[in-house]
Amino acid sequence: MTDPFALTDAPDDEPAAAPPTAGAPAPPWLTDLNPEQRRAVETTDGPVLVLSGAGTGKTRVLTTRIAHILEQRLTQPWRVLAVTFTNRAAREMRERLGAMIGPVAESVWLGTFHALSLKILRRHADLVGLRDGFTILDADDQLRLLKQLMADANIDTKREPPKVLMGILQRWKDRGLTPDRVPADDVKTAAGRRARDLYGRYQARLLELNACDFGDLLLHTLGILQGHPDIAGQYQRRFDYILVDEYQDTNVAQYLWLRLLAAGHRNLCCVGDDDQSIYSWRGAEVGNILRFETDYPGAAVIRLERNYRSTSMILDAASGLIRHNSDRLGKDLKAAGAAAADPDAAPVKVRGLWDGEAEARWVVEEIEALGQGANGPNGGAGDGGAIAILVRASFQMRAFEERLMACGVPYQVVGGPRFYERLEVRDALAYLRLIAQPDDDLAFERIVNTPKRGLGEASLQTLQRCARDRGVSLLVAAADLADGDDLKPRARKALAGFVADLARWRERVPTLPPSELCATVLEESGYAAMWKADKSPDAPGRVENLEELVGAVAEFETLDAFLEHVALVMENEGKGATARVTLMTLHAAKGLEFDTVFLPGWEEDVFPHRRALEEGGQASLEEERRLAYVGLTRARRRAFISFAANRRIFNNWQASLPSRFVDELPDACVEKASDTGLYGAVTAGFAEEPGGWGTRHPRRTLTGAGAGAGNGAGNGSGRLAPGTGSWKARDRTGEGSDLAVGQRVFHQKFGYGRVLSNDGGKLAVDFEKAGRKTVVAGFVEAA
DNA sequence: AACCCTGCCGTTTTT
DNA sequence: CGGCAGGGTT
Repeated sequence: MTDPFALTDAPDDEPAAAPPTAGAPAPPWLTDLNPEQRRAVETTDGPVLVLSGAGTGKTRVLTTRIAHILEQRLTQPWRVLAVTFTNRAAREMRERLGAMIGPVAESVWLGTFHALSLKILRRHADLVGLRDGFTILDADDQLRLLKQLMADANIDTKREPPKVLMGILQRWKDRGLTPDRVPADDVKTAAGRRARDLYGRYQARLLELNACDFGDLLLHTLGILQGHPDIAGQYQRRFDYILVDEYQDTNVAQYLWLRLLAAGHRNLCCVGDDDQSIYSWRGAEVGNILRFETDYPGAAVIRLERNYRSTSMILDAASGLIRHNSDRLGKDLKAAGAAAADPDAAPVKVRGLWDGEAEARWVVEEIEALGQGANGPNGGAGDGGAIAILVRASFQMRAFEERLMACGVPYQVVGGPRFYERLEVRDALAYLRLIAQPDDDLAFERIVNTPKRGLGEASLQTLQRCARDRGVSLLVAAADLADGDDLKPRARKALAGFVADLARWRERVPTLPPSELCATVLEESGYAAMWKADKSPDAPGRVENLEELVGAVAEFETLDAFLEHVALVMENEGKGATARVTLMTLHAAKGLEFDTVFLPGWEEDVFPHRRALEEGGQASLEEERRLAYVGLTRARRRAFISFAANRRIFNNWQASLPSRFVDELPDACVEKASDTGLYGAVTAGFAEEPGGWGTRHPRRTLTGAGAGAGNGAGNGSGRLAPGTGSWKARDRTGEGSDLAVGQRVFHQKFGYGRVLSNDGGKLAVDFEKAGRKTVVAGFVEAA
């Protein structure tokens, strides 16, 4: 499938098939549901709120509900609208629906808010001042555009950082506010008015560029629906049933969008969990789900509380924790799955450790201990024996990465810089964008002098002045200037070459497959050559990424289809190899599950994060607690929580206290232990540790004797030696173990270095940038 | 046009 | 401490 988000249309007037004969046996998908799930599926008329706790089968309910609606012949597939937040969720739902009802699943309008909005917006672009083929800017373009406008308006970027302003603009968009509707409350200050004015100019400039940003996909669509009742009516009549996933994450714009589309029949089914609302900082309104019954009087509210994922130990711990929140609709998860029956369900292990490094050592030791038996029947299908380390903030990842690497445990980091956000990929994309959309000035600026063509600041200024005076795009202005004599001969020649190149490439769009075009452009522009000639350690990786990009383009039939895909799906599919250990943030873990989950860093100021508390007070504390809840409920069988008494932050040591969340866990389902010597009682285990606790931080002790942690009779405090792991990076054996001392090697993270010693696959390497490290041979390659 | 240096800041992030 | 952005220098 070239475009997973293509939403096939079918004629509206196709006659509905006859309803199923009465008395036919209910299909298996229905009888396999529990009573609440079944009610959620069968309550097809009117508004329905499904409060779906973690692991209670919400995706199943959504997909089955669609299947049921179609099987009952209540409507046609293309008259069902199902909305998700992420492409991943959309993909999963589409797949599962397909498994139930077959290829007809393809005609359901199923996608993210943004993808569906785009589909609608493309049809009515002229109504908001956009022309055909408008482009979608990503975060980087948005910021560059805003900076330009700020420079024009003489706004000091020191006092008002562009990122902060961009945030303000986005929050307005999240609330469905166009510049003329920004409420008076928000522009009471001079800074507020400046932001509002800038917002107006930003939107105007986007139209000139024939572009919109992500927020606009929703905002424009909303504007069309609000401003054109005839069109709104058309869509209201078109969609007979609307379903929404993760409703607790909707922002105001999305709320209004849904309300408008559902206004006619009110067949709106929202699925969500207020206890998993963790995105308020990017505009999500928990209020939307809390208010649902008021917004839709007579709504059926169905609670799914049977959890099929975790052991009762884990669920009790999670429930005990989340009970400390006040604004809740209230749910109590009960263990109902195979895990519930497990007689030796382990309590949640809570462990206090000396510092961040000890914590990483402990986690990896536990992982290695699990590794002995994890190949058994534990995991079953899917993520068999999967392990996750879930951190609050990405700076916590480093310690774990180092430890995992040193012990040779294969792992995977989720998140981080994404493929389409890498500099070289974005440059390459700018070429393609400019070919597809000549008005894309941001793309033009990005690459006009990349690789270097001798077109510097001065030439660009001339170009911009010309374009502005004549009201044309930079590329059009460039074509003219290349003929005239406003520029120095040197620059003129370079510019003429650039313009000619683009024209030539554009001519080939209709005939050349997009991947070949992409390869041609990278070759002929000299862009690929630029990186091949580059000597920096990350240059080879960049060349590889460019090659990967060409491969990614090959999945698409047209250049436009590819560019649209990139704009909406900023993720790198393709890579399927999943290590057993996954390292990611708690936010990234939402919606996933693992056999074993490690939750490190449960310390005050880290989790709950200090900044969250400073900015948002009680509301933010509750959101942090929900984050903890999300983390715990990812675990199927085992959960480990840890905190460190000392942490190095910005290179100075700080004493830290266990998170209040540790204390909030019910005693009955946790097993607490801490290393000897923490919090006052300095005993043998740590007496000779350099920079011992007692000497360096004499005054800080755990609040309230015994609160949470220190039952000083810790176990295994002295196990500082690295475990002899049973997982010697089997993934990549072969290469590496024969690396000779003195061999130059390349490592993904540390760059280039020279092998100092090779102890049966454990290498000591002196890296040029990162210094001396011990790494497993599988992680390096000869350079 | 390339390079260096200084100063700041240091949660979470999808589309 | 370290990464990066922006500004200033060569």
